[in-house]
Amino acid sequence: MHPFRSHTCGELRAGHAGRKSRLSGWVFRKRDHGSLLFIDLRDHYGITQVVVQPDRDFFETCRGLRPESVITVTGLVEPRSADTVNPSLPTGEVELLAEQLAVESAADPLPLYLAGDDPGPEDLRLKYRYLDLRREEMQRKIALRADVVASLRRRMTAHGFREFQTPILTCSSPEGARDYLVPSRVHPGKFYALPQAPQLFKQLLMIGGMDRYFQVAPCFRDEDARADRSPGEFYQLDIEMSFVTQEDVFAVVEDVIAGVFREFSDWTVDETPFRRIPYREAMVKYGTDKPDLRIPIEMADVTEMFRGSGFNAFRSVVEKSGAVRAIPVRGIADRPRSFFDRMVEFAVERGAGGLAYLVWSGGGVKGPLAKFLSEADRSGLAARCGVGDGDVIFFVADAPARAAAIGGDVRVRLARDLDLFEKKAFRFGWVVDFPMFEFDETLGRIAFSHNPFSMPQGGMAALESGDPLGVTAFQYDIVCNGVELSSGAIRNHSPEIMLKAFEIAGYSRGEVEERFGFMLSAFRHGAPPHGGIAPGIDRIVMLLAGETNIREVIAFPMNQRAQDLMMNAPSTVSERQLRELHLKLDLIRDSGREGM
RNA sequence: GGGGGCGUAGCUCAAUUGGUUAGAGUCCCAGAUUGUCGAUCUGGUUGUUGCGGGUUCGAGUCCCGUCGCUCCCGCCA
Repeated sequence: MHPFRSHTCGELRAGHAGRKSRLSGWVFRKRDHGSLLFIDLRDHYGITQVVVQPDRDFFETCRGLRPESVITVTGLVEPRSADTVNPSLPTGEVELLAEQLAVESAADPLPLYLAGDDPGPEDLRLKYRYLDLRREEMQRKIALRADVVASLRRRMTAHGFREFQTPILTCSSPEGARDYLVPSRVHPGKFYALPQAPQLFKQLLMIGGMDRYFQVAPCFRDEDARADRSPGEFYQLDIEMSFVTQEDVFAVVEDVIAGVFREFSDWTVDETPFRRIPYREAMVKYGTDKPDLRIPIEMADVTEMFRGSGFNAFRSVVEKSGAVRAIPVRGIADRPRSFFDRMVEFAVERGAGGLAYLVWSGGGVKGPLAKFLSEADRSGLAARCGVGDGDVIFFVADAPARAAAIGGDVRVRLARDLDLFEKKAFRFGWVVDFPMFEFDETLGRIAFSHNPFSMPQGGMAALESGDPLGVTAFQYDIVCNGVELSSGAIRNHSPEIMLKAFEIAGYSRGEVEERFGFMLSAFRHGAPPHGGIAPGIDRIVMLLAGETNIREVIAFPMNQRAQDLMMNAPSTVSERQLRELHLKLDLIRDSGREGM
C-alpha cells in the first residue's frame, strides 16, 4: 500500500465498504466523546469521517491533535448505520475505522479559524495565505483559475495560435503606467524595466512572421490598486494576429471568451457576435466606456431640447457648450420623496450642480423641473426618452464629459438602489471607434488617448485632415457587466503614419526615432498588417467566481499598498547588493517603517 | 498625493449623555463524556481598547496628531 494514501478524502463510497484504505489529510474538526473520537479528515478532494476507538494505542495522541495537523490513517472502510449517515457529505455513507495512525505534522494553534464561514480579516488572510488557501472556497476559486487558464490555452491553440514567451527584463516605455525598474549590475546607472505588457514584442513576433501569437503573459505596472485592479502584477491573455481586420480579432476573441464563460458558468452568456457600441454612443447612453449592459437604462442626449427652454439653469449650461443628459427610468413614479432626494444628494456628491427630474404620474407631469417646461417640451422629452405614465426622467446638465460621467454614475446607482441588474447573466459588448487623441488638460496639449501604436481610421489622410480630435482609431475594448476585460487595436504598421501620429501628440521625429527606432526599423523591413488584444485573466476569473475583489482569485496577492504580507516584500537589501548595483539610497522619509 | 469607512481578547463583536475592576460568543487550556458530524457539559487563561498627546475629578467613548487595513478619486498607453 502507498505510504500516504490509497484513496483521497473525497473518494470513499458505500461500494468501498469492507476494503482497507489509507487516507492522508488535515484534521478539520474533532468530536471527542471521551471513549470515542471522530475526526473529519480533509484534503483537496473532500472530507471523510475517521473513527478512533479507545483501545487504540494512538487514541490519546489523537485527542491531543489540534485542528490542521496532518495525519495518515489506515483502516477499514465501514458502512454507516442508517441513522448515522451524513447526507451533507459525499462520503457520508461510510467512515474509516482507524487501525494505524501517523502524525505527519502537528499544528500549532491557528491565527485563523478555518472551520467556519467567516474568513477573518484580510491582512491576516494574506499573511497566512497558506492557511487561507485551505478553505474550501479558496480551493475552488484557485482551481477555477487554473482550469480557466488551461481552457484559454486549449481554445487559443485550437484557433491556430501558438504560445510564445517574451522577455521579462526589458526596457522602460515612455507612455503609459509607471514602470518597475531593475538596476543593472553590469551597466552602471542603467535599468531594465519589467514589461507593462508584451506589446512591442508581440508586434515584433508578427513582423517576424509568426502569424498568430498568444501568451498567458505577466504584466507589471507600478500603479495604485483598486478592488478590481491588483497592484504590481497581473495576467493577460495576450493575443496578436497578422493580416487581419478588426472583425477577425473580434471573431476569435468572441469565440474564446463566450466559450470559456459558458464552460465555467451556468449564467446566460450573450450569443456571438457581441454587440458593437461606438465610443461616442457609449458615452451618451451609458456615460462610460465600460457600460454595464445588464442595466435596462439608456441615457439620451437632450441638449438641444433645453437650448431655448424656460429653465435658465440648463439653458445657460447649454449656451456654454455644455450638455444635458436624460436618464429615463420606468415605473418608479410612486417612489417616496426621500428616494429622489437621495439620488439628488448622490449626484451632488459626484460633483453635479444638481439633479433635476420629471415624474409622469396620474396623467400629468410633476417634479421640480415641471413648471419651467412647456407642454410641448414635456411631450417632446417623453417621446425622445420613450417614457409614459408611471415613469421618471432624471437630468444632468454640465460640460459634456462631466455630464456623461455623473449621468453614468447615477445610472448605476439607480440600478443598484432599484435592483435593476439583470440576474445571472454575462452581458458583453465591444466598444469601438475610440478617439485617437484627446486634449490633455494637465499637459495643455493633444495626447494619445489610448495606444500610440494604433492605426488611425482613414490612415494618413485622416491625420492630415487638421482635426486630430475627430480622428478615431481601430481601437476597441471588450466589456462585461461593467468590467473592462480588455483593450486592443489594429496596429499602425506604417512608419510614416506612425511618425505623423506621434508628431500630433507632440513628439518630434528625432524623439520617436530615438525611442522606437527599432520599431520603425522593423516597420521599414516588411511589416504585415496586424492587430490584437489582451483580455485580463484575473478579471475573467473574478467574474466567473462571482467576486468583486480581484485578490480573491489570486493565490498570493499583494495588499492595496503593494506589499506581500506573507513574504514581507518589498524588503530592504544588503549594502553589498546596493554596491554591486551602483545604487545609493536617498531616503527622504524616515525609513523606520521598513524591516518590520 | 487627496477623500470616506473601520481599528476593543488569537478571531467575531458588546460596553447607556464621559462614570466602579472593559464583557459575550468562539478559539485556546484542563476535566467529564461511546455515535457525533459547527458534538455536548463543567471550569479556566487570554486586553498597553492600534500608537502618542490633550481636555476632564474621571476617556474605549470627546479633541488633535500619527500608524495600519479597506473603498473611492487622482493614476492605470
